[in-house]
Amino acid sequence: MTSPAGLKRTRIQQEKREVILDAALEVFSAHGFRGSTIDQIADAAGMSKPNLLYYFRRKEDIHEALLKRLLDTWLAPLRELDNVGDPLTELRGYIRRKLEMARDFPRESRLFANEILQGAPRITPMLEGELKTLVDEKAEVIRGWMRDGKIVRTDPWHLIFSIWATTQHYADFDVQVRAVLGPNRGGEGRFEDAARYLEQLFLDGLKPRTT
Amino acid sequence: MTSPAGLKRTRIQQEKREVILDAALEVFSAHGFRGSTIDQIADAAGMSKPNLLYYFRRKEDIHEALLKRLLDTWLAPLRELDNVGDPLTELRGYIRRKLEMARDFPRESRLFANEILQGAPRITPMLEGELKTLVDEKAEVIRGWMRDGKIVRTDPWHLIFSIWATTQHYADFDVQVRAVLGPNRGGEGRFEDAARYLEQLFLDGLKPRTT
DNA sequence: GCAAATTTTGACCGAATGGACAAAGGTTAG
DNA sequence: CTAACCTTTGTCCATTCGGTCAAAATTTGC
Repeated sequence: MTSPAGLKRTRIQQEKREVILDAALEVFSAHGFRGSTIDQIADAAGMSKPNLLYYFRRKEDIHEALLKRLLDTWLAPLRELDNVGDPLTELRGYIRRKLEMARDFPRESRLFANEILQGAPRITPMLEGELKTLVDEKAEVIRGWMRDGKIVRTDPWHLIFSIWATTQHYADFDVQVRAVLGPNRGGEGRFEDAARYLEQLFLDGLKPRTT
Repeated sequence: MTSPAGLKRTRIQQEKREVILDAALEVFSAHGFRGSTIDQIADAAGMSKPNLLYYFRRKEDIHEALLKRLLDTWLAPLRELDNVGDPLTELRGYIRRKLEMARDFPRESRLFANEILQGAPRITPMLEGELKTLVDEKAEVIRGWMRDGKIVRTDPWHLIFSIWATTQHYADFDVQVRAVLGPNRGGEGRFEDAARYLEQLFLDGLKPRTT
């Protein structure tokens, strides 16, 4: 088997595939799948188009490899959510980790958002399988906390959705966030502000304790 | 002036432009700008491509008209947020209205999300101008409520972001939400579940009141 | 009812794009 | 050193897509 599709990869193949995937992440996350061209990716990767197509036969193969590699990283924070330790501390930690991912891996977040927005044509099976299983499992953990009176009784699934939504917002809607905050408050400090705000929201809500 | 670009529109022009915009909303919101073709839109509008191009000279003109028409509708709920009435009731109403929009106008939400995800190439001026002004104004209203002790002291801007994020999530990430909830809980009732959950989250948070 | 204006269509064009291919240029193991 | 294998490139091709145009069909104003 002389083709790169084979399982045995040479040193050069491993290196170049990495370079290509990184370039493709940059391009795909900024323009979406259809909006990106092989030429753009090849440019960003510093190689010619035929050369790139030697490592990935089709444009879609790059996208697929990217999504595959992304998913593990992306679900890691939720996997860590466990019922050892104080529930509120666990949740706070999860929110913090997700927010850090939005800050440190915005391209990954946008790639994922793009895919879901288009109707998840390539990862629906994964959403209904692996992801659903994981979420159901963690929802059960959260329900345990509610039974023990450690957190208020509410809907565990929507709780998880709200954590996803609020944290990923800072990656996916970054342009809007920065535009609205303006030059002063829109700098790097926005993530710490967001962290403080979200912690307060999720723990105490907005209603004053002293009525 | 015989062209449709002129300000005086015939009956047919008004009707057909509406048909086209509706078809374009369907297509653009599902595939993004680059991912959509004029042929697709023409098909969805039930007319030939040259005929469509008689009403909108360029693909981008359709997109622009769509965004323009969208923005007023989109910001209406925030405009309604006023400091007459009880602050908590006002906020609850805003959240409910935004969630209803996610339910009733998911295509509009996705069109907007697509635009922001791509870096808002066509509406950055609006974000930095009109939108920022409106948000700053409402943030001041919210700050007033905080001074009066009606709601807890926190960051008004991030508060608004969190409402946007949590509600629009149900339109933009709908595929994922339904996949995770599964066939039973993922039906139409998901919006009422979300409404109940979000109300609880924003008002009381997750920490039990009785420590 | 008819002339002027508007609307619709089929045919066509150039540029962009995904991808194929063979030949040239490097690398590596024995 | 060399033969086998791997990598890179220039060239080319078919398709798709945004957009044009002139002519035909229809609607409108009088």
